[in-house]
Amino acid sequence: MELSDRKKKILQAIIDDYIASAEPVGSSHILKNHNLGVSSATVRNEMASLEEAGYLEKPHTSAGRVPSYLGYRVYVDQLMDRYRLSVNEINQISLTLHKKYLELNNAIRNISDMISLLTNYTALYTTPSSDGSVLMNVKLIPIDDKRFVMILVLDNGSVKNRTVRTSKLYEKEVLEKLSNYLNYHFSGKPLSMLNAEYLDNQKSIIPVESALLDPVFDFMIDVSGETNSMNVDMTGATKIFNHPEFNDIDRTKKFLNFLNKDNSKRIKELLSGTGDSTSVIIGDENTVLKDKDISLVVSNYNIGNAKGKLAIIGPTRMDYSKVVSTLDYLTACINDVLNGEKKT
Amino acid sequence: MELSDRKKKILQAIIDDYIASAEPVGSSHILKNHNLGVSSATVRNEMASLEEAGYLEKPHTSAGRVPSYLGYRVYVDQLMDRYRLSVNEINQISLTLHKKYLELNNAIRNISDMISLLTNYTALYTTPSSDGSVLMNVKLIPIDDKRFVMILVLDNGSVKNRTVRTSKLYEKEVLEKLSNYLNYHFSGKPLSMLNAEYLDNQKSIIPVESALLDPVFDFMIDVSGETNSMNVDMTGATKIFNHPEFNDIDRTKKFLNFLNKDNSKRIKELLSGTGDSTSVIIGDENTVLKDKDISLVVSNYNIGNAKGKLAIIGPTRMDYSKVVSTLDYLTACINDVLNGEKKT
DNA sequence: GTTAGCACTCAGGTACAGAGAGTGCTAAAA
DNA sequence: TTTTAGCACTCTCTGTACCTGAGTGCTAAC
Repeated sequence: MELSDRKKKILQAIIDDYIASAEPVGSSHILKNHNLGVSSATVRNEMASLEEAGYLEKPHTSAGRVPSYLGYRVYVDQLMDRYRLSVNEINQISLTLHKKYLELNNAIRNISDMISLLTNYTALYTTPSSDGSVLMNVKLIPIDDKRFVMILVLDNGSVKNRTVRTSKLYEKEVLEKLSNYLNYHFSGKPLSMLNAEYLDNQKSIIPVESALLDPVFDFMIDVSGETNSMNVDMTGATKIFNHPEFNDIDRTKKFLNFLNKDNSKRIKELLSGTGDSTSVIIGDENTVLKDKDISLVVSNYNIGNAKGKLAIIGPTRMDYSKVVSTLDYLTACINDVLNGEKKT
Repeated sequence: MELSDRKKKILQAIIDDYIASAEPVGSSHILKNHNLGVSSATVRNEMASLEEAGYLEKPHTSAGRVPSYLGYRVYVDQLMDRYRLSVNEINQISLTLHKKYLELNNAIRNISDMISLLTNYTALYTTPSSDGSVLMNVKLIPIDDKRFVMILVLDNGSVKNRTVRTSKLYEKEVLEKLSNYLNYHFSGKPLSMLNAEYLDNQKSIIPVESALLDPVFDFMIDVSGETNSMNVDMTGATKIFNHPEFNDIDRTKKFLNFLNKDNSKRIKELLSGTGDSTSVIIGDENTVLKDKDISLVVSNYNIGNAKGKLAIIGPTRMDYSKVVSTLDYLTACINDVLNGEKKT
């Protein structure tokens, strides 16, 4: 069914009002807030027709209308006005992006924090995946007679470390020699290459006893695996309390349990299932959570060759206009600003 | 008022039952679950007397009794039986503590996770403070022509790093020379010494231009400050949903907001205000949160010379017996096992 | 095609009665 | 003197009935 202009206008008005008020919207309400030039009876007729076509729903006979999934879909795809960020908001984004000395993971966390603050929803992000990242440097640093620290530096600036406890003492010189071997053979190599199979074959060419070499290789294998599978984290989980539909304890429980650490695998799955442009996942479209009351807006960021997802999760009655605009603006800036600093 | 043996027995019975059921406890209920050898009327008389003395409260006339703050205090200090950990629980603790290659902060997080799982409450912990920790090693590792990574290794095995973007290119040799200077002058020094004032005075003795030296010193100052003020984090925040008193959305909101990141300063304050032995903070005793429905059990852990707090936060109707026993057992093990590995 | 008017529907609030759990008191028993 | 049986009393909780207000859908007139 192709919607007439008036129907579109009314649908948009209803969804706008509902997003703002969280209350079912009645015909007379619309007349008050929007200039439609018709009577409430006409609006009622149009609403009935929109309901029949599947864009609206009635919680019960004598309530107003509420957008259905289809209504939100049309709203997001065609109807909603683009929110224009205020000067204040733009400044805040710029401020966060221009912070100096950012450690890569911290940068994303800060950005996520800021966006959660700006939008008043919970922000999700994946840590920058370094699919193509390259091992720059290996250091082995003794701490005392039974411990040393292994450090891997990657070309995107991230640093991985692990402390190893060994059952016997290793001379500083032995560790240094091993570092040199490792750097000689492996620095400059892409991490993805340093998997268990490859390293197993390399054992023979490094003349160091396996009690020392094994934990080092184990670490490299773990890091290699871990960078392929990015992590997911969130900020502003308790923002959900600001939205009236989550005055319901069960709904809140479901939401917060979904965001739980134990669940990160499913969240990663969900986020990585989205395409390259900003996408809106409305209610049940989320095949992982399957909750018609919860929606997500997922966007992509790039910093150099590191990529990740940055998303907002909140009630289906979300201010999509603001959220999409904010995410779009932000992700457009990220690469420019964070790499711009590097290049100028 | 000195409590008679029978009063103690009855008080303990009431609190035990209340902790188990979350329902006000009536006189006949006690008779069913405990072998007191008296009638319900006698129990009622004793209950009235315990109420008068301030150990019990009545939600309303026709409800059973509920422990008052004073009741819990006496219970925790004198009455409660010591919970004996099951073989299963002891195994689980042992398993977590014996994991190899633990990075210090990860170790504590894992332990916190495990204890939250065992007790079914939210666990809080402070990261190991390294008050007396000593700088072992400084590395500066170039990444590309405009970025390098600074790495500080501390004697407790923790590694701090930050990526610096510089406005011009530095030769690898310049960075190496600076590393050498830094190690020569500062490694072996306690971190607490490397504050802004001290480092300011050292600038003149290091013949490196300040555009390069400044970010390095800034980083050292930050790390020095940060290790003095330990961080706080938590695991199992959503465990709160398992307890019926938190079916109330407002209470849950208050609880989760209290645990919010923004609030970590106040939580640190609260935790560090406790003494060296395991202590129980019941309801309003918590001067930071001031909520009669929320209690904490705070214990201390040591790993080598690094110390921290490990705590459980939950409803005032908490299974203190189990929580205190579990924390006590765990913290007694931590140092032995984690350092034992190092020494054997 | 639009609108005024009106009957109809339903959620939510208030009022009230009855059931159930538990208490406190009294008088008798131990 | 302490304990206990018995009973009246209190208060919450649940269910039912009723009322109100918001909003709809339909009809007939514009």
